Amino acid sequence: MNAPAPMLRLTTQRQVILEELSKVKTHPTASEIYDMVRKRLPRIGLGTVYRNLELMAENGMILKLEVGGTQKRFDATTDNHYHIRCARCGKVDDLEIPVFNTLTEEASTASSYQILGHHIEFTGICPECQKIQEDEYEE
Amino acid sequence: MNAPAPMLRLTTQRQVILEELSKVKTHPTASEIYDMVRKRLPRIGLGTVYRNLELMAENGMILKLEVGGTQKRFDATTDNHYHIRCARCGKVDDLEIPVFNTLTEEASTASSYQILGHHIEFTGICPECQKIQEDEYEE
DNA sequence: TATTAATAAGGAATCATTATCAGTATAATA
DNA sequence: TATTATACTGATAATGATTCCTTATTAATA
Ligand SMILES: [Mn+2]
Ligand SMILES: [Mn+2]
Ligand SMILES: [Zn+2]
Ligand SMILES: [Zn+2]
Repeated sequence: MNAPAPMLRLTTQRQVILEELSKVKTHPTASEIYDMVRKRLPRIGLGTVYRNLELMAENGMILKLEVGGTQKRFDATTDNHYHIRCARCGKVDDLEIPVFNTLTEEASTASSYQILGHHIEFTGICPECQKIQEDEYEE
Repeated sequence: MNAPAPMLRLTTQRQVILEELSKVKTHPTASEIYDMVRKRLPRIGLGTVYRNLELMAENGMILKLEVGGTQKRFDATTDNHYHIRCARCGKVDDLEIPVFNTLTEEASTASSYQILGHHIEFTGICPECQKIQEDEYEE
C-alpha cells in the first residue's frame, strides 16, 4: 500500500505560483515561472518553484505539459485541450478545436493498455516565425 | 542564406545504429541504443550515437519522439502513427488506429500557424503494470 | 505550550544532452 | 595514384534542466 498523501498547505509561495501561472496563456517553463514569481517573492528558490509545480500537477490543480523541446511547460487551464508548438521558436499555444473523446474509446478497443487519456500536439510555424522566414528568403 | 547541408556518408556506425533500431519495436532511448550497438561496435562512443540519431532524424530516416518522460526516444518506423505510454513504467508502444489526416486540415482553419503535422500520445497502464497493481491491491 | 508534519531556501548532485577537439577515414580532384 | 578537402569518430568537457539533501521555519494538533 502507498503512504497517505500529505495534505497540501496553501502557502504564500504556492499561491503566488498559481496566480502568476493563471495570468498567462504562454505555457511557461519552470524557470520562466520562477522569473515571474520572483518579482513578488524575491527570496523564493528555484527548487521551491519546481517542487510546487510538481505537487500541484499531481493534485490536478495545473497541467504539466510534456511537449517537445528540452523543458517541461505548465498550464493553469486543466480541462482537456490541445496544443500547437512552433517548430522554429518553440512557443506553445492552445489550439481551439473540440476534444475527441471518442479517441479514448477507440484506443481502448485497439490496445491492451488501460487507457487513461490522450493529448494531441500539433507542430507548425507561428505567424511571427513565418514572417521571419519570408524575410530570410528575400535576402 | 543557410549553409548547404553536408552530404551524409553511410558510415559503419550509422548503418549499425539504424539496423539495431530497426530490429526493435520498443522505441529505445539513446543510451539503450548505445547498449545495443556496443555489442557489435564495442569502441563506439555515446556521442556518436547521439550525433547520428540526431542527423538521421533531421534527414527523415528515423523519428525522434518527444514523448513524456525524461529521455527522448527513437523509432525506425517513419510513417505517421500514434503512441501510447505507460504512466507507470514509461514504456512506449505503437497504437494501431488509423491516422486522422483531417486533423491537420481542421487545425489549419482553427489556427494562424502554418501546420506541419500532429502527433497523438495516449496515456495508460500497460498489461504488465496492470497485473502489478492488482497484486498490490491484494496485499 | 509542546510536539509533529509540511514546507522553504540554498546548494550540491544527478542525469541527459550537446559542444569541443584532435585524430581518422572517406570522397573528390588534380 | 597522390593530394586535398570534408565528413566523421571517440574521448572528454561543458551545459542545462531537474532533483535531492540539509537545516531552518511555519503551521496544525495534542
Ligand atoms: Mn494550454
Ligand atoms: Mn512507433
Ligand atoms: Zn515561432
Ligand atoms: Zn507499464
